[in-house]
Amino acid sequence: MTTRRILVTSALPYANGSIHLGHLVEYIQTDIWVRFQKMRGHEIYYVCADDTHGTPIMLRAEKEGITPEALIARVHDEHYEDFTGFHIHFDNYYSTHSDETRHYSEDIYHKLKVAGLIRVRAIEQLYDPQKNMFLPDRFVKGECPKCSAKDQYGDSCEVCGAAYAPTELKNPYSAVSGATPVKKSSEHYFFSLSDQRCVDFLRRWTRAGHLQPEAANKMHEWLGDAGENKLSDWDISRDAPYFGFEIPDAPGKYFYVWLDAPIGYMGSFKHLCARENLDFDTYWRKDTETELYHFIGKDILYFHALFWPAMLEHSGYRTPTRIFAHGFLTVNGEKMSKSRGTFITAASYLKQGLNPEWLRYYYAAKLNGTMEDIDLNLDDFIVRVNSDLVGKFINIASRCAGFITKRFNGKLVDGDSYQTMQQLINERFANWRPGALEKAYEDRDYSQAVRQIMKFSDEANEIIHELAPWEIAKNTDRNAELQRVCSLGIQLFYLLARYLKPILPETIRQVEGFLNCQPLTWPRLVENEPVSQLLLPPGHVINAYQHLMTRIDSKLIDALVEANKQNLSADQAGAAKTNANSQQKTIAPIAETISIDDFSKIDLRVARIVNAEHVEGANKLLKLTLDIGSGQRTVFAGIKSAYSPEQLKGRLTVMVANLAPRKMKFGLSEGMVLAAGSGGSELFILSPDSGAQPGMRIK
RNA sequence: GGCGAAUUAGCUCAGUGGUUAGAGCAGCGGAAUCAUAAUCCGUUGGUCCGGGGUUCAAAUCCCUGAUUCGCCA
Repeated sequence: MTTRRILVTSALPYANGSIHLGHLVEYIQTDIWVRFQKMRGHEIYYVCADDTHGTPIMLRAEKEGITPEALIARVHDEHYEDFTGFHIHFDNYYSTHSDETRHYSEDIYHKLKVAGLIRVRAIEQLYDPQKNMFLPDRFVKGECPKCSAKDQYGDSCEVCGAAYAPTELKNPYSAVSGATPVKKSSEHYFFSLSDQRCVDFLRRWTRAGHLQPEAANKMHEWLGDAGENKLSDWDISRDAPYFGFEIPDAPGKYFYVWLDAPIGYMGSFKHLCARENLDFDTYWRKDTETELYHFIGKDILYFHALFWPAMLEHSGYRTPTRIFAHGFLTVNGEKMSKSRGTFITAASYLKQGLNPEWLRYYYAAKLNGTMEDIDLNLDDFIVRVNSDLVGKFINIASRCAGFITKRFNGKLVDGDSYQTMQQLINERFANWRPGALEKAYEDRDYSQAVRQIMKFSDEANEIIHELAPWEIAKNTDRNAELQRVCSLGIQLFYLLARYLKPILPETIRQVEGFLNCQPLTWPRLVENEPVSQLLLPPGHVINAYQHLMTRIDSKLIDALVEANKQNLSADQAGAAKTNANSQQKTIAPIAETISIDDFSKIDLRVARIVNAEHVEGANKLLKLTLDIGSGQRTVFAGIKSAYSPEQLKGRLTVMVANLAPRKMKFGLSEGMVLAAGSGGSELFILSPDSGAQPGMRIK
């Protein structure tokens, strides 16, 4: 077998939310495929990253009062932890906010520009005059132009389903500031997808076996028939303020997040190359022999099957070997729902103590190579995992290991008896060859593989029942026979474990300990070689059996659903409470009038909280280190009851810079930070809008 | 509204023109007691979404309607 060189990616999760069970379909699907290929001995790398740019990230950070960098660093860690918890093993998990991704974004942009595929033209968009920013569709709200439903987004109406441009909304308002948006024109940069070179290339490429048939059909819809040109140019720039990469020759213009997101695959891989001393070009140059696969959801096919290959092709890089699109996840046959508690986060699943491999197995049992949606039916989940994994597979080891340990000191048969066992296996289990399973895994038809493996498990349980070791055990003269029969069971279990390893890496790691063997690889048989070639060697000694997997208790699932309901109702209750509180509060009367001169005596400055820590012995104080451009200040602030140090680090706030220093019990306080509220947890420190820099005077 | 996909046993799903439509789980009856109540044997259960058509033969191909889900407008 020749060793393949393969680079695999999963879509980059957006750094604006938690990983949920819907995301996990893709990462589990990819991870199984990668593990399978690794087991076969191929050279394969799996990279991913957080997708970190764009308006939503910028605004979310602002809302939390932290820098976008601080936000994406925190979310990156959360995402990585979730993935690790589900045994998803990346060779590199990076960020699009990286030098590497910037480098390739600029590089591809330049090459497209040289090729004459970048055009500039002015477009008119809605603009928030209060926040001084252009508003993406989702950040404009108003009344639906068709049905007049209120509070609809700028792209489509959730009530009547109508789609429209944000400029068509009646009584539009900015979801950011509430201001009425105005139309404003600015220059945008476009990738000329409608250029004949792109159209011709895509017409060819989308029919050349890189896509699933149903995906290719969908692309055809978008491309139109030969002669038609249905593609429009792609707007790849956004105006400042924007969190992203500034376009090198266009100050104030930034690359649209969807431009650098797929380039993040390259960035992440480049980072891996540096660490592992790999050759980047071997994987990305045009005409390379290496394979490149992108696992994605069907919702982002447009970006991966049109824009991305066209960008790569015309900037002199290789295009993907295949795009593997999967469907959406439903739970109990319906869209995931926060109110029903079926919008389940990865973190909550793990926190409730559910075994991640239950989910990996269930998804595998449902997945195939098509774009069909898959359903997580929670009742079926319990029944299926319990009966397949515990009742069938694990049970084989459990029912044979006892005799081997107690009666034979853990030793499996050897000598003539081993050969007798081999012969029986070749006669009865000739169909346990890896070929069909190999094809199923390769084609991502895991449901087919799982069906087959469970059929094998049934067969193993059948022969154990037929040979009845518990009967043989009653007669000590039949010791050799007992050892052979139980060894047979263990050997069959061993083979099944090899077949299941891509799906259940952690359980199988424990199986390797139990069977006292090297990490399991994918079984390989040359033509005509019998199945018995795949077994553990004669006289192999195993360890005592310890339980390998528990059953799912339906109470755990109930608790999980309940916990995900509570998340939401807690938020709502919290919001309602704050609302009620603020209504009940009496508003303090306005203080005595002062002159502008009085005000200007106070020197207010934008400050970055570079450090925040608890103060030993203080009940209310936090010790803050503030950067105000010209230097650092230490300030003791009485906000401990409302903020933790972690919440504060990195964010911008406002301080009184010319307040006389005051000696306190814990040290010198060189100013004060400003906050509103009645005290206790009702304390809110101030934050400037994004763009403000430490040291700026407030006036 | 246009285009596409889906609809098969109580549940989850196989089955793209060829016996009487299948599997696992659940249910029911039995056996067994090695195994964390796991396992084995037998068995009940179907208007293959409805209607029409093509064919010697249709779950499968065509038309039409319903429902669900996408994409597009």
